[in-house]
Amino acid sequence: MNPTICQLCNLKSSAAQKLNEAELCMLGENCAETHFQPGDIIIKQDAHSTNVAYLKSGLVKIHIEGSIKDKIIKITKAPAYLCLPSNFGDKINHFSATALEQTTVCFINVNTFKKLIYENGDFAYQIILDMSKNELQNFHNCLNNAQKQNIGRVADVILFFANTIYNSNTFRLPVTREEIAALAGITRESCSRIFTEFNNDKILEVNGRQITILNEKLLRQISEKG
Amino acid sequence: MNPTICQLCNLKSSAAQKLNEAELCMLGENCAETHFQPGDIIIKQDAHSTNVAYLKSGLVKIHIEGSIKDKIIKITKAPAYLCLPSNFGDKINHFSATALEQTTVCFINVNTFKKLIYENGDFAYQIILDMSKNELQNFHNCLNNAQKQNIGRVADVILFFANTIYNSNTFRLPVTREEIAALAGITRESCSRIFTEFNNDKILEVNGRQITILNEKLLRQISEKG
DNA sequence: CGACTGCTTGATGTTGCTCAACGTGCGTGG
DNA sequence: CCACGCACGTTGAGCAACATCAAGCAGTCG
Repeated sequence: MNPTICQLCNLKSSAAQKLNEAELCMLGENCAETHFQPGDIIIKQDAHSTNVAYLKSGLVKIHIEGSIKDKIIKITKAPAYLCLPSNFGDKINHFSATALEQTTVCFINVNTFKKLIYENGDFAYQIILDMSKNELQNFHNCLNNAQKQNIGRVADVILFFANTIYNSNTFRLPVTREEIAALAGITRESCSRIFTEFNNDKILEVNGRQITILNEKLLRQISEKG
Repeated sequence: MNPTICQLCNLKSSAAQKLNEAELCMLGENCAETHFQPGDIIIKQDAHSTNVAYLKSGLVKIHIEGSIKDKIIKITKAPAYLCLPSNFGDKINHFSATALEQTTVCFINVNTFKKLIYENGDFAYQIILDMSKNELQNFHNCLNNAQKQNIGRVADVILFFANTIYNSNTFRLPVTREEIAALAGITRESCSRIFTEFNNDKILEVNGRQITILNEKLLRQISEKG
């Protein structure tokens, strides 16, 4: 693996933008860029967490293996740090990350990362900002899920893909029904039923994984009312 | 309010322990210690978040007002920073914090806090550590709740009070059944039923709010199996 | 005493999971 | 080439878990 040239990278995180030439150089020397295909495991749950993972491009699912079924925590698109809390809160990864599309990840040595936090307050602050925003969002996700019924959760997931991932009312789902179910915290059967229901009610046009939102307003209402 | 003398404080957070004399002095000048009675609101949801709240002593519930019912996110005992992500991730508080016991809180000017992050890498790193551990724990809470049924959630709550808050198998609940229900994400009726069930099965001795765990092993099994 | 809060218990209806069956498309091996 | 297994998706029937509704009791405060 060649040393990465972080100075020339045009996909720097908001934190990395605060680094000076020398710091970027140090970052580059302790950083490895890696490419992943859909289905490839980027971070493995329960493995030792020795690197910070920065998602430079692509789409990733963060998930956790329960005793029986996988629970998908969230789907993250670039740019983003993956699972920072696992890097600092513990020495092992609490979650797995798996690529959903072709994906590029920079693995940064965790000690280098710590050093940057210690030495550059701007950098540290950006990381704190990032973690804060993330946590707030995670929280609201959790809460929403906790007090919504299935139909509202599925509506949430669809709106998430439309608004956050694809910025379009027509898109092709990058995941199976089973994964949508794991994301919404329901069974694949329930998920399937709700998709057909949305299709019948002219809220969505469903064609396998190809989705078109026909009645966004109603979908939003369903998402909000639970 | 007198200027607080942080140098002499023997309840410093792990982050504040990394500060030098001058920094502690600055902290003291921008910090106000306040006392709260049970039921008093410490942080109000949707209000402007201008201060970092450090819980110096006491017990607090962090909660969020839904459309109909309150959801309790968690119960936190001192020492801890309250809702840091709200301070940095957004300008308004996403949660409320209410005292459950007599409680002491230091309100720290958020700009002072930022300054400390910028200027003292040790401090910043401790904050990141703290936030990371918190987030991991929150996550596991959320997940557990999401895939457990009611009886497991109630078992969780009881074990939480016994192990984390009181370190004893006999204790007096600082909250109503309604609040336990809000914490477990269930109705107060279900909560009540499960308490009597535990009492009948000799798992707990329930006497109003006075709880004694009789069969911790079984309670643990119920908590784990869901 | 009446109003109120907190708690408990029973009856009833709904939601969503489980189980089961079946269709489809795809890749593999005989 | 066909047979087969396998992953994915859909649909129906039955059941268990919970929420909701309703009623009642004890303790407390004005």
